Amino acid sequence: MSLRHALLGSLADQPRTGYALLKHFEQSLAYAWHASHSQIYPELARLERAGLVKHTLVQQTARPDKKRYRITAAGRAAMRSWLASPIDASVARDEFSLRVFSMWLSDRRTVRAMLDVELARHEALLARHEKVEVAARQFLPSRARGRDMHFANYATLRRGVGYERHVVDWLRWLIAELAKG
Amino acid sequence: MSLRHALLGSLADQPRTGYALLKHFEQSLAYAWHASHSQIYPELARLERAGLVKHTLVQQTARPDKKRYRITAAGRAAMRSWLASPIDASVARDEFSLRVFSMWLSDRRTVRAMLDVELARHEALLARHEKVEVAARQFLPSRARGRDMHFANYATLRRGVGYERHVVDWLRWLIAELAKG
DNA sequence: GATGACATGTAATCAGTTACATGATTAG
DNA sequence: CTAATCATGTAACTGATTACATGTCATC
Repeated sequence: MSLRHALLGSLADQPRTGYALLKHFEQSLAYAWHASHSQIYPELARLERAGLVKHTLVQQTARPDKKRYRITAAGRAAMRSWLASPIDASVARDEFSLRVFSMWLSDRRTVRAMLDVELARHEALLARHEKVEVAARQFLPSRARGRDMHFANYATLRRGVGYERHVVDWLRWLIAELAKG
Repeated sequence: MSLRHALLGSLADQPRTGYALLKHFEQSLAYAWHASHSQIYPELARLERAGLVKHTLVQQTARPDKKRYRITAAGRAAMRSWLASPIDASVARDEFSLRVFSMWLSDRRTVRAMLDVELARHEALLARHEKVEVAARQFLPSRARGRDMHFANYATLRRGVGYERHVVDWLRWLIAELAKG
């Protein structure tokens, strides 16, 4: 049920097309949730049938026509009740951790290569997230942060940066430990 | 395809029944992967058909009979080739981050309650993980860590501890920021 | 007498990925 | 001429959850 709330939340910010939502998932929302177009389009149709969003057709000449979705009052209410509902503990499902857990079954060089690739990946992510975080600070209000979308966005970003920093630290520690022999 | 490797990895340590694997997922493996019995039993049957594990029946009187699975040579080879295969970048799918991203749609008190619950949850997890980590240190070898299962287990645990520490720090920062008004 | 651990399975459903399908415009 | 962006959909399949199903023994 998270996908529908990710969509509703983005539409609460501003009306968007399915395609724009897809791009939004690749940008700001990337730290929190992922979805592909084959999930987004059918879900928007379901949300419309449930009365939580409605669309208007936007005719274009140079580009294909598009459907602009906007959230309804019922949609906003659904978001508020979701935010007030208790949240279940999440379960871990991380392939990389699983590999580290099983690394003793493989040889030194293979493990080292795997760790190096992962470290490079997370160092790159960290650098990128840090840049975006600095940029996001520009939009921060000095007060009323609880009701401000830009602050919420910034807070999610901080989580992303903190997470990548922890992963990078842990990988460096692990590589150093294994290098000891 | 990760579930099958989680099972194979656990069976590479020692032969286990489906039920013992389930318990193992709830204990040591909990930091890396989750699976329920309704996934484990059919997957073991598939692994057996693929020749990666085989089972022997263990008859019991007081308890129901059980099937003890052990990994085959082909199973060990499958693990090594999995560990050597390139790993895809993982996508984020975290309901709590999504909620924080949307928190501006809700009121102060609701958000505060959500953050407090989550902080308490992660503080408890951190405390528990830290205890397990200290206990796991006992089994650490001084050398040959790359091929040692206990070290791999310890490394996964360190990741869990580091992760919870980062989440707790971030939640405390967020609560403090929102308290500023 | 109820709950929880032991022990193993199947069926229905839901969520998510990959592939199939189409087609115009713009930039290199 | 080739790839990328814009734009929207469906179908097949895989992975995971929830519910259905059964039965003993030990402990409170």
